[in-house]
Amino acid sequence: MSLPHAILTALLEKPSSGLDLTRRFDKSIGYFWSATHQQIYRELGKLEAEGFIRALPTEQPARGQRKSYEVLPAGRAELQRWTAAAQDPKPHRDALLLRLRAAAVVGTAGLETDLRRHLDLHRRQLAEYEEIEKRDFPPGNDSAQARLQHLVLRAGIELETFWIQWLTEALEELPEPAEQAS
Amino acid sequence: MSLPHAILTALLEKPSSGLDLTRRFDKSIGYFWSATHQQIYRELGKLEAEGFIRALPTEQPARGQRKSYEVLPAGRAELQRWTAAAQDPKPHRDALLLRLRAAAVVGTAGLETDLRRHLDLHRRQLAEYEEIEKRDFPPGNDSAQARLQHLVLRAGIELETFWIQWLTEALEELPEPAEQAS
DNA sequence: GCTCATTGTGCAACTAGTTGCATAATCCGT
DNA sequence: ACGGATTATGCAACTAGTTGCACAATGAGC
Repeated sequence: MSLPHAILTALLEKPSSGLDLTRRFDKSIGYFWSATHQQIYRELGKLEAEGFIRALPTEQPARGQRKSYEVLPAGRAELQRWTAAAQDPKPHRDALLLRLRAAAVVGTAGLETDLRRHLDLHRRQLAEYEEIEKRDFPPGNDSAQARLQHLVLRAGIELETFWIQWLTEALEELPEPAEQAS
Repeated sequence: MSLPHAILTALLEKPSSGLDLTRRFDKSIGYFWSATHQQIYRELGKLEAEGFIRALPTEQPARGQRKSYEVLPAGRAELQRWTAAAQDPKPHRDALLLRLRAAAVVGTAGLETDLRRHLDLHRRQLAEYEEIEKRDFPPGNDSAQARLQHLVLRAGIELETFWIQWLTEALEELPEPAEQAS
């Protein structure tokens, strides 16, 4: 149950419309909590109904009309509560590791191409993170807020670094063109 | 759509009943693809209907009666197909990173306890993985199958190591008892 | 002024995963 | 032999997330 809180966080950082949020999810919060625009619109409706946010009273609220939201005090309180509450880590699900495990049984034929593709995707993601780091966290900025945000970004950087290294190892492990392990 | 393939993999490693599978998911495959017993029973039904597995013909198939399944050739073929098929990485969702990001906005009050708890959980998981590594992958076993399985286990070990290190850093970053960052 | 691509909001239907409970068989102590 | 814990299977209802589509408003080209 984290999507509403992801949205509250984003809205506190900056009041936004549904589409703004969708865009920001694609390039920031979405790195560790992705959401589609439909999820976001639905959730905005719920959050408004619960009194956690409200639409900024601008013009006509017709279809195809931007509607911006801001967080109300109750919303901030809820986010604070959620942040401090104990939460069990969700069980992980990683299809790639599962595939390697399956490959140990049915053979690695055909795997290499996709592993290389994943390696490439992770390299791009890492580059993107490093770009953000250079841009948003130059040395010397040490407000509490910046330090926490930087910490989160570094988690992303280190995870990508891990995957790149692991995939490289995995590719070395793969046998020549064809082999069957069963 | 990976659960059926996780089950096929597990059944290829060893034909099992629903409960056997549930147990094995808890201590092996489930480390990177968790599933509850209900998911497993439902999926076993589907896989049987699709002709990928069949119940081992033993005794009465009544309720409360063990029923074991084995993989049929079609099931193995399907697993092979899936293993080789290209798959996009699913977007990650990590509630803990999200919380840290929220904490950057609403303050870190109350976070420390739960971070310590997570740190502890990751330490235990790492210990468990290392135990398995010592037991199942002693130096010198170099069959293709063992090397791949070991590779997967090492991913688990390195990920836990990462989280332990990152959480340690995060805890250092937290200010004394109370502070507000908004 | 009209048409067409783009922007922005949203509904509906679906898939995957979770939670809570029901029920049958078996095993174990008495 | 009976009663309660444990083992084993499963249904039903729910929550979260995804996919596909509909439709209004806006702006740009002609």
